[in-house]
Amino acid sequence: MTDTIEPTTAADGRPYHHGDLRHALIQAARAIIIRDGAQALSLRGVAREAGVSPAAPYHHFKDKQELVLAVGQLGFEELGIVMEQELAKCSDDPQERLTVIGVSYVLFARDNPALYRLMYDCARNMEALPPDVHEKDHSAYAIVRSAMIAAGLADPDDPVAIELATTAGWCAAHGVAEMGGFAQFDPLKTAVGGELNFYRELLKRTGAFSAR
Amino acid sequence: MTDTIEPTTAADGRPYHHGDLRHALIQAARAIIIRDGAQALSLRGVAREAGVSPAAPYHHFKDKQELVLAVGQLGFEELGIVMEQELAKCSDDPQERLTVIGVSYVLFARDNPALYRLMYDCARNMEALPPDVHEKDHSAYAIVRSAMIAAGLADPDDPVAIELATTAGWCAAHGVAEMGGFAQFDPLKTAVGGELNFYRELLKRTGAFSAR
DNA sequence: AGATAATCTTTACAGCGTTCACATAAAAAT
DNA sequence: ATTTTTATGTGAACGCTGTAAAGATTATCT
Repeated sequence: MTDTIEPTTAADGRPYHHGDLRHALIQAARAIIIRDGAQALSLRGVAREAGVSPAAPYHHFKDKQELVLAVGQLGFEELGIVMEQELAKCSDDPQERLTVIGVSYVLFARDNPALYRLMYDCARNMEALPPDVHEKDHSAYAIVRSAMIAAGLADPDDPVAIELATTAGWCAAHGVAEMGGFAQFDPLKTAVGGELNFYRELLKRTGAFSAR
Repeated sequence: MTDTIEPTTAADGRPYHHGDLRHALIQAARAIIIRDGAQALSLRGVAREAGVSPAAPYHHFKDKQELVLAVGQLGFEELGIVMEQELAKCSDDPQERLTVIGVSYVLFARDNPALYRLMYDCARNMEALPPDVHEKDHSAYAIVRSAMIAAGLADPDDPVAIELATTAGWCAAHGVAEMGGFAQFDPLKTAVGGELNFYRELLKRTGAFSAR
């Protein structure tokens, strides 16, 4: 009567081995961070949400920090995907494409503030830039860089200038992304005709995203 | 022989009442944050460093969060002081004064990364802008604003434009301040001739600090 | 089939934030 | 000056956390 169809079930119906616990833990952690903030994240809570004992995660991550790092890396991949999606819907005008990138970046941070904050914490002190500067060509960083070149903001033959322009743009977007969400700016947002206008205006003035 | 001159000493020589525990706790917390990072901050540790029982801080702060907030506010005051000091050593050229502000800001963040990060966390979700936008005229925000006006980056008669320019500059500086310290940029730093040049270049390209 | 490795559980420990009851000292009131 | 009130400290306790160690269970390899 109480039999279940699952493979090699225990008394309570759950198999002894989870199957893909590593992935489940990352997803659970991501959900908790987005729902309750990074400060509310506990390894035990993640294990609980995944229906597993408190010590189980240690077979997949050596640390709480290592789990957090995995969530952060996932976030950067998501960011890259979102950017590419928005670029696909966009015209071919290089300047407009740059703007779309900046706005996508800022909106991603606005929609997932805790996750974005955590992503930044992961990026800090990593060997490679988020996710990594030199290898993946569809990484968020690579997207920004090629858009910079396309818009004529950096000489394609000057590697240093390219990196500098890309970094400047990224820094500007980061600043707007993190601070733009502050409640203190609410009056200013309405004064300039809405949140989106506010972000566009900041990105424009923060000139790293437009030709001089 | 073992007598001490302190008022109403206990057996161990320390008076029962600390005298200015609130201040001592803030300083101890600040020291721990700067030395070991914000993640290493524990209320018990702060109490220990102040030579007081674990429950004592609760007579001065309702929360660990409230102590952290006090440290953050102190940080903003320090930042404002540093800016004014640097401005005092600077010429009267409005553009140069703006640059000095930006560089001071970024260097402050570079020298106190954990504290700066914590300051940002405090600024988020506060009613007033850090430390507060409208009242203190020697606040860091007010300094940036008046420098913006002086440099002709905002029409003095257009309040919205003023706030927009100030906010854009602040966002740009924030981005450079937080990301500029990343180890990933080390090769780029040397490529442009040193850290300071790197920051100056980023702030310049991030046009919020220079006339268009 | 048997051995080995991977995965999960149980148990345990020290440290954390916080609360409560109580001790002490300072300030205010009588 | 004594009493009362208030401010500020201590101590013990609770449930939570991250993490480690040892044992149970299942998958994989030979």
